[in-house]
Amino acid sequence: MTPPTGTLTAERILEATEEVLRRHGPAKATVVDVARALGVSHGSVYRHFRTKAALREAVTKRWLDRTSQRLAGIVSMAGSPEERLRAWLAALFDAKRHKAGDDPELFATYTVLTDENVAAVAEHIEELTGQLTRIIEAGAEAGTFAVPDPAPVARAVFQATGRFHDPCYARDWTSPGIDEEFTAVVDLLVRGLSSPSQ
Amino acid sequence: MTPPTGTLTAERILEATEEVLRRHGPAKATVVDVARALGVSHGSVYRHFRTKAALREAVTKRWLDRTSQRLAGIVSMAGSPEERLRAWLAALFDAKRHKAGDDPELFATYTVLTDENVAAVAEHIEELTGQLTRIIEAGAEAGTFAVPDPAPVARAVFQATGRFHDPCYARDWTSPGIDEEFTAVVDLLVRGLSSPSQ
DNA sequence: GGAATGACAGATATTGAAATCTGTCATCCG
DNA sequence: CGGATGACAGATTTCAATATCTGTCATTCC
Repeated sequence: MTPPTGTLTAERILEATEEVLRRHGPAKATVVDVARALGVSHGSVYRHFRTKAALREAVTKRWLDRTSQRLAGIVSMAGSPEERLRAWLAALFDAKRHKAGDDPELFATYTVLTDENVAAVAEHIEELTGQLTRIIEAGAEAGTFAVPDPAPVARAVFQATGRFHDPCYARDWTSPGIDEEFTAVVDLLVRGLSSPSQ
Repeated sequence: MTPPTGTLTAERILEATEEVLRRHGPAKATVVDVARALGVSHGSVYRHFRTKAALREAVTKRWLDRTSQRLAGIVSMAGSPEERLRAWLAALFDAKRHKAGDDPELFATYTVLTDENVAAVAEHIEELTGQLTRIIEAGAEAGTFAVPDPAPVARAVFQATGRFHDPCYARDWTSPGIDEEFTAVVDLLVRGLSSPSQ
């Protein structure tokens, strides 16, 4: 399928694996398929990834990192902490909603992968709450947020908005009232964060 | 198994069905099993429930209603609206956590059932957010909560606490920090609800 | 010598035939 | 006559044989 351009690298294997997962789905995507797509023997794939699980974990991490990187930009954007917080949460919701809506089959595939790789997801959540913490810290320093310890509050905000980013709610993301629900939750959280004097 | 005491009633069928589900699990619990447990032919069960799905839906509703009824008491309890709100959310979390922790297999069974009966779950959530709305209304009337329209805010509170009552998070309910997380989210929400003057 | 191969053993998935279940209904029983 | 029965057709599940896959490693190739 893909011509054997250049040497076999982890990067090329990951790309081929994504393609195989896209084509065959998570249940039928095999290491043999990946090797076939690359025009090599499956033994060669095992030189770069110790097990099939490790290969799938690497693919999962790549996929999650793409979201993290997109959101990282918002953390250091212009605007007040409240604006950035709202923008960040909206961007997270938007990213997830589009992933789920634009290609439901691929999203289902990655949902299977994330269920298999709880540790990778935990890391991803760690990264995201870290970003949130930096926004909330900025608000605390500016005095607009009355928050003594930003990290646990960031986690609370992340958890409280789970309905708008956790894949287990993906089926609700096309409901008509979902945007109003999102706004209602975010408004409530921002009010809870905000310093009374502000 | 159960002797044919009295006449065959929907109630007795539901009890037998719960027992069969408890024993065999959701995948292997059949209408024939239920009939056998009652000492009747499976045709008789179909006199009371049109389909197997209808029977399972009825069982699901009973199970969900038990939780609703337990929480209903808290709505009209003594105490300030904030106290009642906190107590209600804590009781919901506690009820779910115990259901999941005390008998994980039975909880898994009912998780399958609720996944099958999205409509029954929607009704249940409607009932629960209704209870929440009444607590928040009381707070709005008392002036402790600054909430123009309690119903959507009640839904926001319910959704924001999903991590502490939605079965899809059941695996996290035994984590060590979970109580602190619960408190952090509830504190944030209560602050968001509270009137600044209060 | 370092990377790639493919044969291999054990684990996992697929398949199709047989068994069981769901839902109906003509019949039976009190 | 109203409720219970059990035989039945079609749908679903189970089970065991068969095929495929995973992961290893001695061998090959550049």
